[in-house]
Amino acid sequence: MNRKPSREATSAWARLVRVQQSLQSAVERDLKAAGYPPLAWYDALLELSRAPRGELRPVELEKQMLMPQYSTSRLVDRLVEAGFVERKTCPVDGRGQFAAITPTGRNMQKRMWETYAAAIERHVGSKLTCKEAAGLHDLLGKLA
Amino acid sequence: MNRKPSREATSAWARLVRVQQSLQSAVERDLKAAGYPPLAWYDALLELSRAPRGELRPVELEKQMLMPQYSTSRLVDRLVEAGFVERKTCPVDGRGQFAAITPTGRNMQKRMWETYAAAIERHVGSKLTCKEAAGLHDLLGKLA
DNA sequence: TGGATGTAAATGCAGTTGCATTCAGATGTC
DNA sequence: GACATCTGAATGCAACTGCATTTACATCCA
Repeated sequence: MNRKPSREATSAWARLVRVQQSLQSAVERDLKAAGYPPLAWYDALLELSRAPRGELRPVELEKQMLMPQYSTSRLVDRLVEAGFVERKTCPVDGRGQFAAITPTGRNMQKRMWETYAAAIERHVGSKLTCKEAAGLHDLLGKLA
Repeated sequence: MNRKPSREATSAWARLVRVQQSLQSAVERDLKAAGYPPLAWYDALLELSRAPRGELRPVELEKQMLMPQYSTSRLVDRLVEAGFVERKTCPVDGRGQFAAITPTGRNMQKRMWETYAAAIERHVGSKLTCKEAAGLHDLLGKLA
């Protein structure tokens, strides 16, 4: 097992970190500027909106989003507080529950997508050809 | 100005976010497991160690690291507290200061590199050929 | 059945971040 | 020189995160 990365790998990594960081904060800035909640809320709402009946066990959500358990728990808290999600008890497992997206939540997800899509286009789409974007997608896929 | 990203751009973006997130947390985990401080400390120590006389104005550091001002200020606090950095007054500007890396700090940076390099190799290098890594670097460069 | 072990979710606490403001010193203008 | 404006850095406060633990229920197995 080799312990030293090639120069190429190192600079790809360094750039990956910087670029992702600055793109992510640019996108967050765009969302906030449009008066919307953070990206993580969007991701959660999107997952829920795609799930059957618009609901997921927190434990599923946490796998989808690659978040720690407590983090999901608190994100759901905030979404509930904002009226975008409701907690429902789980009939088949007394420990569990469901987080279900509300109509308001679906609406927010759709509205956020307008802004989010524009941000992706501005910060990513406009800088790559389709071929390049596909190539990037592939290369990143090898890292997953 | 187009407002809708292509499918390719959108999936490249989605993957960029997820992959970077999971790689970054894997690398952080490796550092922590080896008993080292977080990546941000390494980055700061590296910048300082490369600077002339091992010192930078916080305002420079902040530009290098793409961090908000207060964040740099507090990072320097912690590095000072840990003995890796010293604050020095700036002779030419009474408002300013220098953050200067100490010998202990240089030593920590070098030792962290062992672990960090291994992590990069494990999570990135071993998954890409040199050509692929170079290609990734290039594509990311277009996004910068 | 009942005790050990496992899993879903919440939470107390300490540490960290983001935001807005403050403070001190520089610079520009009249 | 005096005042307004700008810039570098720190900080109070509220929100957020990570970690470890707790609570509640499930499951396993003798």
